Amino acid sequence: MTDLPLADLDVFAAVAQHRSFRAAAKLRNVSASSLSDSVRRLEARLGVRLLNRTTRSVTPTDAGERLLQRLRPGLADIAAALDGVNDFRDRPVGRLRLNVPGIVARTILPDIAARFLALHPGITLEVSTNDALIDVIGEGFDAGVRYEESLQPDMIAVPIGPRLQHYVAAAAPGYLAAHGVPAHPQDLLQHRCILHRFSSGRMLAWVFEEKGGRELSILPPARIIAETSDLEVELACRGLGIVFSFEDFLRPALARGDLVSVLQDWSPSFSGPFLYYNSRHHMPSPLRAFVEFLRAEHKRAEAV
Amino acid sequence: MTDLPLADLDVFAAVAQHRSFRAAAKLRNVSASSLSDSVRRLEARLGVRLLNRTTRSVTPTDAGERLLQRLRPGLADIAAALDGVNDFRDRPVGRLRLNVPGIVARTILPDIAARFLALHPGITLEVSTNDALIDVIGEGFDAGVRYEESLQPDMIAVPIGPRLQHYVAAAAPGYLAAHGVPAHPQDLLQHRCILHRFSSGRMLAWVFEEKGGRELSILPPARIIAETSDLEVELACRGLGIVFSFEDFLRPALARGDLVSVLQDWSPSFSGPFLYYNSRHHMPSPLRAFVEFLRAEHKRAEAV
DNA sequence: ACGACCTGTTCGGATATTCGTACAATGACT
DNA sequence: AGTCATTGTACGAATATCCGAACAGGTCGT
Repeated sequence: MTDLPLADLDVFAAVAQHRSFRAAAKLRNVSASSLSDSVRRLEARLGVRLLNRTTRSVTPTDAGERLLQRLRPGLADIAAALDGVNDFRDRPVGRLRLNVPGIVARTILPDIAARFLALHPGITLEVSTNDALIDVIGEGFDAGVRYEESLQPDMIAVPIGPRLQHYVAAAAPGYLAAHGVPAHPQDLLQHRCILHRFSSGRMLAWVFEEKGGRELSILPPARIIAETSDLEVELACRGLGIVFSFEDFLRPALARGDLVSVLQDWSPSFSGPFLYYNSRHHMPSPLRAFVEFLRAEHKRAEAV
Repeated sequence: MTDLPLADLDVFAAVAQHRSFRAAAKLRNVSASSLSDSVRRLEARLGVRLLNRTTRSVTPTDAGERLLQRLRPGLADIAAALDGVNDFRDRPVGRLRLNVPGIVARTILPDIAARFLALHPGITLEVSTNDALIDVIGEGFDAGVRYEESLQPDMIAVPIGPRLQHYVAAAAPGYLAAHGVPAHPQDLLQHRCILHRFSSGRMLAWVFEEKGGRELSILPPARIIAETSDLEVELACRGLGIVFSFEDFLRPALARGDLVSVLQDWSPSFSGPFLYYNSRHHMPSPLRAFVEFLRAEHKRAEAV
């Protein structure tokens, strides 16, 4: 019962789960060599090899796999027990690890995060931006923010931020003076457009919406294809073409007059993002506080 | 999920359970100051006091008690998972912690332990001698050896050592020459006897048994009262009186001729000791191996 | 087939943890 | 009430752990 090499076991579980020393090291902000030492120490103590590792792959041995499976629930229990201490405090303390799309991190999250953190001084927010990742929990995050309605079971979705967001097409005044102002989405086919490619490789479709409700999807000729929205906006401001992005994201440029929105009557709207978390896992206090905060915000917004 | 202060949590659980820093330190062979540091570190990290401690008592706070309760199953799971690695080895490796009466440690255990350890080179045997303790599991032992049939629930008893043991009364030849040889237990009342007091304070009664089966309990006049059997034997060898103890324990002195047994026809017998362990706990591999070993020994002895 | 990148590991120096001793405080015994 | 053994803690020394850079080896792309 006594003298458990708990720290090393925890390290082993992390490495085995991520199948990588360096990835596990990055996630817990320690060096890879430390993890290497820990695993070696543990294997020496047990007298059994737990991980078959080459420089390009880390695979648990049979013993390692079995140990990992049996270890995981215990570690999860302990994490939950540790978090339970928060019940004895007025305000929860701990870390909240979110994985959000880059665009959300720049538009709707700053405001929400600022108010949430002001309310909970003890909570540390750790935001990773990743547009592609789906298995948010498996990567060690408490929750993720996504736009699509997830189909994964046991996932709970909580609205976060505005429930209605808009795409806006916009261009620099100089560009419009030179190339004319499009009056109909079809006109875009004659324009120079700045397209966005997701990290998954998929292209963002330019979807427009008539006042009546009819949708119109267009893939305009690409002048530029980029993956980072900042670059797209910057190029648009310099008059290189029409950009199509979140209204929230373009707002500063529009306010400054660097960009002018076009096709306002066709401005498409879409539902806002959701915070997703797994209902089967223990809910850490910081996450619980965040969800409560979002629910209160949502309720307040609906009441208006 | 990550960055659990597992080592400190383990320390906290040990200290909280034993309600003593020094006791917990002794049991895991580390210094008390180290445990003090660990608990302070954990409390600082959590921002919550877990143990109320004066120099004479250690009591969990509400938060500490709750944390302890929630922590224990996880730690037990991990210990079990760790032990599970033994399944991937031909011979189990680990530590077996036994708590046995002092007399057993000197008579029947040496032979058993020697053969068992020869069979399992990877096992470390840690024997504590304690005649009074009952809650063997709570103190961190894997199993205990006791003579009395335990009434505790969930305890499994396995015969260990000879199933029939004998008490023997004996004295030095010189003493018998001077004071005569008792022919009947009643004669002991006229002799000088060396009595044994258990650490509980109870005196060992001299129980005799007629060939027919009739029992006769006598509390002879005390010349000497001792708590350590070695002292009693030594004094008897020097002719100070009649000693009454385990035949196994007196055998060397009898063989040397330093002592001569008396009242052989009244020699009382009693059932041998049992190994007790808790059926509700996970059974560590070393304990499992030991029980199997004892069962095999028992079967072999019965077959003869 | 070869090169280039990325991986896990090694090694000496830096850091945090642990130890042993000394001390103040507590509570049981007389 | 006084005494005293025993407990938890503080502090400098010893130790183990951790880090960062260099190394060796595998894998993928060309």
